[in-house]
Amino acid sequence: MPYGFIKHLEKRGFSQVTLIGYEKVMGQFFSYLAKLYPEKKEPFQISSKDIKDYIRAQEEKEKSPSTINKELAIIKSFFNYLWEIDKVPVDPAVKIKRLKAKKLVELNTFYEELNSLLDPILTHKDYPIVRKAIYVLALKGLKYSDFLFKKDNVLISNTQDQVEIVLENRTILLSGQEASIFIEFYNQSLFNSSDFVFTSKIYLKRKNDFGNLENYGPIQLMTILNHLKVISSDFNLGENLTLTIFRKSIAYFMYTKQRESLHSIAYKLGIEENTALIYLKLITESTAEKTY
DNA sequence: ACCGGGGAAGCGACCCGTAT
DNA sequence: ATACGGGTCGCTTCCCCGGT
Repeated sequence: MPYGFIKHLEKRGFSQVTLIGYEKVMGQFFSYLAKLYPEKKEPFQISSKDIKDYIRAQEEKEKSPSTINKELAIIKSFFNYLWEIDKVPVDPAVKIKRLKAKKLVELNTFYEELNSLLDPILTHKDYPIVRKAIYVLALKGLKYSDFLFKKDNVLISNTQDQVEIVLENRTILLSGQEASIFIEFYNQSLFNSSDFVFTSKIYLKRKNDFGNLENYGPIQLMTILNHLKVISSDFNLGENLTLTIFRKSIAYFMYTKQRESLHSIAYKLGIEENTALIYLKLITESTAEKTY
């Protein structure tokens, strides 16, 4: 990449992977400009409009806002660098704003909606049991790190109709259909060698890591998100069904419909009151504003 | 036609610094 | 003090290619 940009980043201790990413994005950006302007543009000839157009072009390619924002961040740091070394008199990128993240789903009724799907999902013929178990727990507001509980942390009642899962800072209770789905999954998990109940295949491509490769490790976030993605597309829930959305809708539901105190919401979600407050704040803002 | 490998693209969470 | 946004990371999925 020109002007020693990559070298500069290298000195700042960015990892190889990151550098490659930067190079790729800048390459993309410049080849976009090259198509627009047959003769090569010097950096100081690149205008804010060029950058905005580039962003728009990426939007048309249907990249998600977060990807585009990431690219914008890279472009910004490139021009910031050029500005610092006096290669450009003005930084054309500095004023350009990030895209707003896509509007969240209608949160005010979202928990009820998610909850009403529980039954169809749990009785779904084609869904693997792990997907059902994930949904059950997501609906309880587990965050990613909560999913990493071990087999020892699961207590099943003698009558096999109640389950307690002991998490770091709270305990989850399951009963009825939820419990029986979970127990089924749990029993199945006993066959894998890992301590974890939820597992993912470990990626084999790990440099300098010979031997000692276990096949299964703690479940990866993306594994969870993928299952949620399938569900969300099958049930038309809009694209991003993340654990955070579950948690936010739960918080919102408890706050508005059940009139629960901040304290008890925080307790039930296993977070600090501050954080719970932020959840609710974000919600009220995002329902108020129409982004995008 | 079908696979498996390997690289590229896409993505979201997390962490942390900076602005307000 | 808090919100915001940039930077980094690790993973999945997509896509292409070469071998069967």
